[in-house]
Amino acid sequence: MAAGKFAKEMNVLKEHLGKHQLKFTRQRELILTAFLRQEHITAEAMYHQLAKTDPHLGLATIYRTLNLFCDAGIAQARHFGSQTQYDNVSHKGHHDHLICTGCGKIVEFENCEIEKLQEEVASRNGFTIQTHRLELYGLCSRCRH
Amino acid sequence: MAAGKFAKEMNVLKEHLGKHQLKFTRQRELILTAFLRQEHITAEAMYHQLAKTDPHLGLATIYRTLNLFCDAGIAQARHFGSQTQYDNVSHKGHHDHLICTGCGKIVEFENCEIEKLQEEVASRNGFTIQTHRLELYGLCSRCRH
DNA sequence: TATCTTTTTGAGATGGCTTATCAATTTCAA
DNA sequence: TTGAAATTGATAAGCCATCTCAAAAAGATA
Repeated sequence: MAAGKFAKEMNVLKEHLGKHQLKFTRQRELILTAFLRQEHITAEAMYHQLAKTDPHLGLATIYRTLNLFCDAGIAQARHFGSQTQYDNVSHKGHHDHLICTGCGKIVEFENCEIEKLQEEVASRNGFTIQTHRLELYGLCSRCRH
Repeated sequence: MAAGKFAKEMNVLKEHLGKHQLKFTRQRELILTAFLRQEHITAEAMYHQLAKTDPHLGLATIYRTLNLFCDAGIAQARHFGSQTQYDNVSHKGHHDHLICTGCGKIVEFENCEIEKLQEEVASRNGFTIQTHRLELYGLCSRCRH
């Protein structure tokens, strides 16, 4: 049962759709299934990937749907270079990125201590954190040479 | 002596220019002086600001020059919304941002402990950090109500 | 100072990514 | 099944940033 694999996320999406008077469509189901197989992907890349099996899926629909996933908390948009990367954040807690400026390689990590310090900084300034973004840019071991 | 106020940064720029066979021009001086009065600004905003006194300063020149400042370590580019914000980092160490998702207010902060932990994470993954970006999104005390 | 090479500038064209438009189609509640 | 409301696909449009190139400026040299 291929669809069952992502049943949980599918429900997250349906719940979000229900709350906002949006509809569950073939395209949204299709794009979600494909998206969940990725760690992160651009709209363009997803367009080409899906074009192999569904040639008539429009690029605009991909963009709209990925943005919808962001609203639903399934994806998270992140600028890298000139493009927007949509990160899959459904199957794990919040994570941050190590990004190689040489080859674009991305390593994900999580660090509770850092998050704790962030909370401190925020409350010291009267802020309540909703989300955060931490990106470390540098060279990976391969690109350093 | 108005120009003397930013003498130090002007020297940083000149040093960078010298190292890269670039020239010191009226425009670069002008843009630097204006830029140093800001915490952060977009190329477009700077264009309009400077247009009041120098109507013939081209937008392309602003972009080129702000990117030059980034190379020289005087500025730092940061995507916010659909535009690029150029942060003034000349008069202080690296700083990060607390951003209110309600009103857009930005509070800058610095935290050595966090930076130290970042270094650890990076070296653990074989990375050499060149720069980083930490943005905490949330509600400021005013917007929380 | 005059000369000459190299870099920079300005204006507009160009390019790349993302969103807007809108008629045709699909969803889904009644 | 029907009808109101949302969605889709194709493409146009928008926006931000960079590129192009002839004219101007910088700065080294004589």
